[in-house]
Amino acid sequence: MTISEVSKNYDLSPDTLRYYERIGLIPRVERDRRGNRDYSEADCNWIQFIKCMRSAGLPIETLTEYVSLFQLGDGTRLKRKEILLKQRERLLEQMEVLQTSIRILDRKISHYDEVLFPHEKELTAASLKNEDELGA
Amino acid sequence: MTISEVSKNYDLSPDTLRYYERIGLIPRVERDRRGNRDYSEADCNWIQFIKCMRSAGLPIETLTEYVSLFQLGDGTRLKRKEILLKQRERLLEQMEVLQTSIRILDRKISHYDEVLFPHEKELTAASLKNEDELGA
DNA sequence: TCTTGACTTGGAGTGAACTCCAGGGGGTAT
DNA sequence: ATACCCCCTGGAGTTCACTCCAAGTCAAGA
Repeated sequence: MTISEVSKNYDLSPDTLRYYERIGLIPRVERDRRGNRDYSEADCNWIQFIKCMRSAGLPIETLTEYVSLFQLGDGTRLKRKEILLKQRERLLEQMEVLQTSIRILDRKISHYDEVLFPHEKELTAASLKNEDELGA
Repeated sequence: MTISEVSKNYDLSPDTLRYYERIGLIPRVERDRRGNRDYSEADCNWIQFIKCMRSAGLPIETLTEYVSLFQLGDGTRLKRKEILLKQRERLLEQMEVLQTSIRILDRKISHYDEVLFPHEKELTAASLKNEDELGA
């Protein structure tokens, strides 16, 4: 697979793919006789994994550490597992952050809805004032 | 409330608080006779809201737009509501991204667990090879 | 043969979001 | 009066994660 094919398949620019390889975020990709990258299925699986983890917000530094441990072999299994467990924890925390934010947005949005019923305005004016002008 | 009190209460550095005000991410804070910031309760509510939204990943640009619309008054209510609805959508999408990533991490982690039972190693060697060396 | 187009490398540039710093002021403690 | 601390402003510096670019190689098509 050429770099442009991989680029299309995974929606990552060739520049980003080269960058990821350069910094060790994915293992080194083999070159053909001309010196062009020839991505294997294993390379693609790495790309998919890394893309997914990046979109969830895992830092590049953590992922490069994981990749280099992987390349050091079985002796690093425990360390690698610990990294994954820690990041899993972080994602769970981030899920809660998102849930909180969504709840707050819902509360604010429903306030904006209330103004669609002008006859109710008087009733809610006080709470609106609080909600709105205090930026709550 | 002084800037150092607010800084402690909301775990944002004074530099960050000044920066947020400078770029309009929070409305301008009043100064006392000496020229020092004196945060009102309304200011604190804005800070709390902005901090929450930033931690969920809303871009600063979007939030400054929201804040300036707010300062323009009631005529911008619809626009503001649309911004919040759009961001709510984005957060729901991000929740799904996180869920997917967590599922993938769980799968990988359970593979690392299997190696804790050496007598099972032979049985799972082939699938481990797949899971592991292909970076899946 | 000449051009075209996809690829290579190493390095510089960009945008977002802080973070730090120099230079200065004002109020309190010794 | 001097030292200390917290605050101010404007502007420069940093980090992260790309993104772009110059200069060059190589193979296929007109």
